[in-house]
Formats: sequence, C-alpha cells, structure tokens
Amino acid sequence: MPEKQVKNQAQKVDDPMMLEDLLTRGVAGIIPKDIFTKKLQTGERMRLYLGVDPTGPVIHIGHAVILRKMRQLQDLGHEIILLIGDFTARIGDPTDRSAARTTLTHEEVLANAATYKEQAAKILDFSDSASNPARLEFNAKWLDKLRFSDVIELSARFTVQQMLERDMFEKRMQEGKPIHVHEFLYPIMQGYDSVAMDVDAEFGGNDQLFNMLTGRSLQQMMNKKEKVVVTFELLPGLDGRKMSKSFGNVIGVDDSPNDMFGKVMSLKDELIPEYFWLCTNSSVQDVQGVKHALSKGENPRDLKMCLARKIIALYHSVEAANAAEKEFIQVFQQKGAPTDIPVYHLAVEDVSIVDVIVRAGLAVSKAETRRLIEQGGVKLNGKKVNDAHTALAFADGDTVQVGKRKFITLRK
RNA sequence: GGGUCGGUACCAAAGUGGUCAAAUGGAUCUGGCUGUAGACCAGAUGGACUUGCGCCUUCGGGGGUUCAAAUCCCUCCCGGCCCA
Repeated sequence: MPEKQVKNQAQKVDDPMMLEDLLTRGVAGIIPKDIFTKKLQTGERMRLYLGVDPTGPVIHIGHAVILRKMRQLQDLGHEIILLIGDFTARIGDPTDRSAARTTLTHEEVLANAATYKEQAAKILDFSDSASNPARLEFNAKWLDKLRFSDVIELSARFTVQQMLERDMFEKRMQEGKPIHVHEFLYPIMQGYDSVAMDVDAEFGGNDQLFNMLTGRSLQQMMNKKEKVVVTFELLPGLDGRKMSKSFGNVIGVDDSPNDMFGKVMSLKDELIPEYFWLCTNSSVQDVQGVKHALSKGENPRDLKMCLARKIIALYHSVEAANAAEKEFIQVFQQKGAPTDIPVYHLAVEDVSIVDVIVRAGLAVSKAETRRLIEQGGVKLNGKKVNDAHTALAFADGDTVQVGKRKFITLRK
C-alpha cells in the first residue's frame, strides 16, 4: 500500500547528474541557491507552488517547462500546489503590459480555472490514487477575507519606491502611460499567497521575479521562513518573440497531435536546440548532438520533425506522434488531402461555392471568400475555382479546399 | 479644482472640411518559391449585392453646422502631462 500519510521526508537526490538537471534545465535563477540545493540533497520535504492567473484558457509548452520540473519534484515526494489566482486575476497583473488588463468576472475566472486543471493534469498528477498527489488551491480563499485594515497593514511594509523599481512601471512612467493604484497592490497580494500557504518555495517565469521576491520578503517578515524563489527561462514563441496567444506562436499542451506537429515545423530554425532542451527530456549530450548536426549542415527540417515527435509523445503518445508525422508529410510535403476531412452537409441555399464556404465556416464573410477566390486560394476537387459566380453542380463527396489547410467534404 | 494634450480599424499610429473604408508598421490571410505552416518575394485585409469611380456601417458617446465631417461647433464620458 502506498503511504498516503503526510511524509516529512522526500527522496534524497544523490545522483549529481540528476541534481544538475534539476538545478539548471529551464532555470533562470534560484534565490537563495544553497538552501534549495541542500533541501534537495537532504530530502527535506518542501511545499512549493506555482501561481497561475486564469486569464486565458490555454496552458502552453512554455508553462509546461515549469510544470514538468514540478512533476519531477512531485515524484521525489515534495508537496506540490498549483495555485489558481482567481482573486488576482480579477485585478489584473501589470507585468509586461503597457496598459492595465481588463478585469474578468469571477465566473469567467472559474471557467478558465477548470480547464487549467484539466490541462495541467497532463503533466502533474492530481489523482487521489497518487501516493503524493498535487493540490489545487485558489487564492480568493484567503485574499477575499482580508479586511481593508489588513491590506493597509500589508502595504505599509513596502514603499512606493520599491514598487517603482519594476522596469515596467518605470517604463510606463517614462512613456506617460497610466499606472493605477491597485496595480501597486498586485505584488503584495501575490506575495501574501506565500504567507497564507506557508510555502518553502515558489516557481515562476522570469517575468514574475519581482512578485515572487515580494512574497519572499513577506514570508521572512511574517512567517520567519526563507522562501526559495526559482525563476524559469521564458520559452520563446515559435517565431522567436515572446510566446503569447496574441502573436499566434503558441503550442498548447491540449493541441491536437497534428497541430503540434505543424506548429513545431514552423519553429524558427535558431530555436531548435533550445526547444530540445526545454521541451523534451533530451539530455545535455543529445542537445549538443543537435547543435552539432545543425552546424554540420543537416537539414533543420529533419531535426524539427524529430523534435515534433518527441513533444507529441510527451503530451499524447508515440503512436500519435508517428501518425501526425505521416499526416504532415502527406498534406504539406506532398500537398495531398488530410485523412480526416470534416463533412459539410449541403443545404438548399447553397447555390454557389461562396455560400458553401461561408456557411461551412471556412471564411467569415462573402467578401473574404471572393477575395480568396481571386487570389487563387480556393479549390474544388483539387482544381482552382476562378469565378465566384458560376453555379456549380456539387456532387456527393466533393472536396473543397480553402488555403493550404482548410478542407471539407460535401454531403448532400 | 485650473491649464494643456489626447481617445482612429485586431494592435500601434498618421490624417485635422470633399481626392477617406481612412497612409504606414505589426498581426492575419492568399499566391509564388522551398527545406515546412520556416525564410524570402508579391499581393490582400469592414460589409451586402445587380462589382458600381454606386450603396450600407466604421475614426470615444450623444447632439449640431454644412451640399459635404474622422476632420468645425456644443455637450458628456475616459486618459496623459503640468500646476494646486
């Protein structure tokens, strides 16, 4: 029977290779490093958490760098908490925003939180049957209870100058952009999470350093504990810019195998080694090997295909990875049709190809569809459609293609 | 509270009475090429249709002046900066 009792001891990390991997892969900084290292070596059980703002519904493989590290520590027996910032999300983190975020309603936040857990569960083990299950927490649990006097007391521990130290506040000051008072409270709220959960360590993206350090200060002041802060490299997006939904350069852990494959193939060549290091379990030697192969002139395409298989295997399965690769070769390298084409049932109103495309949702408006036809982006059974007006006789099983990636099969 | 500057399309930002569905950049899309949904090159990017130098909707909200308004006036809302 697995021990489900609270254990105060985690597994010791003796293997220097493993320790090295734990301390370096994806890690930008550890404050203070010696304490963290020692706790890993002695196996002193740590309570550590990652806070996420459920402002968007997608966990991407950049977040996963941190989650995968947490999974390693979970397996070693440390206590893992995924904190949903349901309270803080309503305020909006000013990090890396030129303007204050629009605030979400509590309902939106909770809906996002539910999908978060589902996605995080691809990496962390939340199941009751696990010997050391990860936990989900919500910070509204304690932040909602604070009274105004508590907030004053907490904020009195910090100065405006300290808050202004953040680059982004400074930048906004210089640019003459607004900084709202509640944004100053954000690091304090997030810092209070550490106190409320009485944690030993917090993980987070590099951009969260300031907020996490505020929590470290508070934890020292209020619980007399040295909270370790571990910051992680931000995984760049597929195009090399910051990974962000608004740039469309994100791979979600929930993406389908085919999507993942295609997205990895669109990765900027220079980022290949970094992705191997941060997004797969490849060893240092393997990553060196990849760099070497690239410098020797090996086709980056083939390395990306390998990378794509590894990533898909992680979030889906090896079989899914192989299938996705076959599909990619068929559709994009050989410009064939995909295996699974959605079916569209023709309606009586569908007189022209334009109607079909709009009603099937392949384009948002008729004007856009006409534009696509003019640009040669629409094919019926593999043949370019040149005229939007001709009424076409559709047959059962006809295939309509819009652009490179959108296909439908027609059914009467 | 006073002064002043500003609010433009998905985002940033020009335009300051007609030549404005609105420059430019980003983003997105299409085509070409290829190593691929990468890179590069070219083009497109409010909407409906009877495809018109025509129509409808859009330059923070509302109202007005004018043959004509993103552009002028009034008013309201929101923000920056300086002063108090």
